[in-house]
Amino acid sequence: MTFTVSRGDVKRGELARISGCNLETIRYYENIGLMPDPARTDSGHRLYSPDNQRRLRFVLRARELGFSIDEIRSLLSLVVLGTYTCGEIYDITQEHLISVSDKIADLQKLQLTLENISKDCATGDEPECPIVDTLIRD
Amino acid sequence: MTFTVSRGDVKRGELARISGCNLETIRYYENIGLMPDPARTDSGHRLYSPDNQRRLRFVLRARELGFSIDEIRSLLSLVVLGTYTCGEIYDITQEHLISVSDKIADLQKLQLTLENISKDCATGDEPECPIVDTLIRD
DNA sequence: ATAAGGCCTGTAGTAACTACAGGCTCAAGG
DNA sequence: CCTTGAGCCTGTAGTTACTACAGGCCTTAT
Repeated sequence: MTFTVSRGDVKRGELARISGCNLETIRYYENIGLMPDPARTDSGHRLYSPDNQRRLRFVLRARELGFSIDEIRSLLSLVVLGTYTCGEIYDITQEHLISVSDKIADLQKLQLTLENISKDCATGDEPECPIVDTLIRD
Repeated sequence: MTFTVSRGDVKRGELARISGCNLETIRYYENIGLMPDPARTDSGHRLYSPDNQRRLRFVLRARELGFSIDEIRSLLSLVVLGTYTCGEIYDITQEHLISVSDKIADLQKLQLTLENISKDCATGDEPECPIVDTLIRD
């Protein structure tokens, strides 16, 4: 044994199980640098320390909050270095919040349009259709 | 000349210009079967008939309304065959409307959560941050 | 000893485009 | 007539954030 398997280290499958993350996603996060290259057993199996496990939880929670991979990269580098201030984190969050609000506004406009073009629909067998008219008109 | 260039036929660049569609997107729609293989000049340049031009407009409008490519495939096949009834079109639209509404609901939940976790932020230089706490806590 | 499951790698697929590279063709000016 | 630049052709790769294989070791239990 070159590496010591400490109590609390887990393999990839176990990490997937306890975190709820897809098995392959963990390797994906490693490839793109969101997760560090983990320690390995002699035969090459990945070993995740409790620190790694916390880091994955951080990433997964940030994803649940809709942060992009790049935003999470920023958050992580601030947090891991310990150099962050609340103001910096807040700024990233507010920018994200704005993009969420923008998306909501866009979708609400869409929703309204769809409701409008379909409200005059005959739901029967007529080949006249205001939706098709909207899509076809010059 | 094997093909007659009718008045009203346009090449890809012109179609892109008048429709507002990206040049490459037109070829993409051809590859995936949303647009038919167009006529060609002897040297291979695509020629879009007025019919093709209308079809592209239909596709672009449906995309603006957020319909997926697959949904547009369904709409197109109904409309092109002329066999559609208003009820069928309405059903596709309502399903789409539901998915838009679902997305809005999801984003609104997200919005609320983000507002909640950031409302206690000190915007100054403190390294204490409720957002980071949320992401880090066990 | 062997079989089942877990882990390894690299690669391809998803949605809907967008952007090249490298090479013809076409139209206008000299 | 020739050239030059724009426009068109093809195939392929990149984008986002994963997910799902295939083919092959490793581990664990019976």
